[in-house]
Amino acid sequence: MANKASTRVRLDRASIIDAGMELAETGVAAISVRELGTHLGADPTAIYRHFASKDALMSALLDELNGQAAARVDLPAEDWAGRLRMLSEATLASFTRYPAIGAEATSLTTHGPGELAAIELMLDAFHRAGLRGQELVRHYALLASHVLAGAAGIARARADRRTDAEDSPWIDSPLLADPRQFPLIAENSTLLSELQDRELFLLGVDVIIEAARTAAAR
Amino acid sequence: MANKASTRVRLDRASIIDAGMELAETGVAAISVRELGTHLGADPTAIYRHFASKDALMSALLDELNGQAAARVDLPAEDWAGRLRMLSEATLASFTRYPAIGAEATSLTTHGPGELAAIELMLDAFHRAGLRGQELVRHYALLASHVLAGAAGIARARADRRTDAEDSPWIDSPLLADPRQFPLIAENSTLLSELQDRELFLLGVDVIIEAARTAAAR
DNA sequence: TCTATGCTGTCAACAGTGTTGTCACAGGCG
DNA sequence: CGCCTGTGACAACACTGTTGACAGCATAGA
Repeated sequence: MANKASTRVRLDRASIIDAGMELAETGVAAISVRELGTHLGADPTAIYRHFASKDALMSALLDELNGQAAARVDLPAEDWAGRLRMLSEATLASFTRYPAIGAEATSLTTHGPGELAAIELMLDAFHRAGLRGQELVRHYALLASHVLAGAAGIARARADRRTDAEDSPWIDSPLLADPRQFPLIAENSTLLSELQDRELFLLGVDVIIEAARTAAAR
Repeated sequence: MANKASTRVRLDRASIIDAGMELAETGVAAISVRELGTHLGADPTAIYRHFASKDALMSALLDELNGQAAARVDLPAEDWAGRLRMLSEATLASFTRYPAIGAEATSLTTHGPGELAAIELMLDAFHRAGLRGQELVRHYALLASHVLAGAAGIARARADRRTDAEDSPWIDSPLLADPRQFPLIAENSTLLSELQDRELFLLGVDVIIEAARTAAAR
């Protein structure tokens, strides 16, 4: 992959993050320190000279994703709803492109510049919608948690289901239920198995945007 | 805890699940097969005689939680919104009471009777709200994913933050941002750090219920 | 009642994970 | 030129889920 044993490779935070992104783009289910080390052509434990723990590294990678997603939003500031939708879709795209990062991202708060950019973008959008104070931060938090948790869940499904399909079912296997005990499940069984990941994710985004609109109208 | 070394303990699915619940109620961050084995007073690997994998065991435990939550809903069927709120709160309560189960629950679909009961309850509620067909299953799925992902996230935070507090902050540490680059973050910094886990979770539930109401009115 | 067979607990071990301490080398500074 | 800090290499630790071989128990059949 990189240098042979002869010379010692020189690492730094940026190159480690780059390697992590490359490795995640491969589609592996999870990033391990050892795998990342060999991918870098260096000893795995050398990574700990630049990151305090694997959690810290994963946070940095997740922040990178957040930053990429925020940077991809190019709609005019006036179209606040469009910007929110675009940010959400971009986040989902980043998470599914680098599933190992999105899947292992449990903390959902990175304290990095990428996250700050995404937060400011969302706050600005809801501010333009007319929200202020508690209403503002609450609707931001609602959208943020929905987007991060939703995208992480979809990434996790993609990670171990090993598929690059644009759309995948929300429930993996059809749920069989006794029509006498669970009539509505049985009745809507086919509709339920036709539900798609992404469609549901976007519906959630729209619902939150609509809630913000009516909250602002009051 | 149980028998001393002399006699072999007899295991079955029910007793293993019970032990898992007890162990999770302790507040441990995660359940390990070895720990669960010693808690049962048996060899850890004996568990594999009754569950194909740890994932299968965790699924069974999660299904138990779902069932408990669904069983705690006792409002009349007409009050569909109240029932949905109650189910959501009960799920959150179960997840935070057994954090190790809620935290390690990534798949969010257990295929067990507990899950089926919860699904039927939600479908029935949205049906009574007047939703049918695609609108019905979509709003169900929206609420289900929000409740499960949200409760899992809160449980995860509780698990490694080691606190039993009723309410905990949504973001653990205040986010410091340059007011020139991120004016809205800086301006709303205190409001952001005052956001609470549970409050946000319930707001999300209400937003989805409201969306269902307006969808049904059309 | 006695035997045979399959279920199930025990043990050792494997492959993998994150992480730490020790050592040695490289490069920049005085 | 020499020191000293930073950083990579190596070995090892503690932990994870999981499997295969073995042995004993309990039950079904004669």
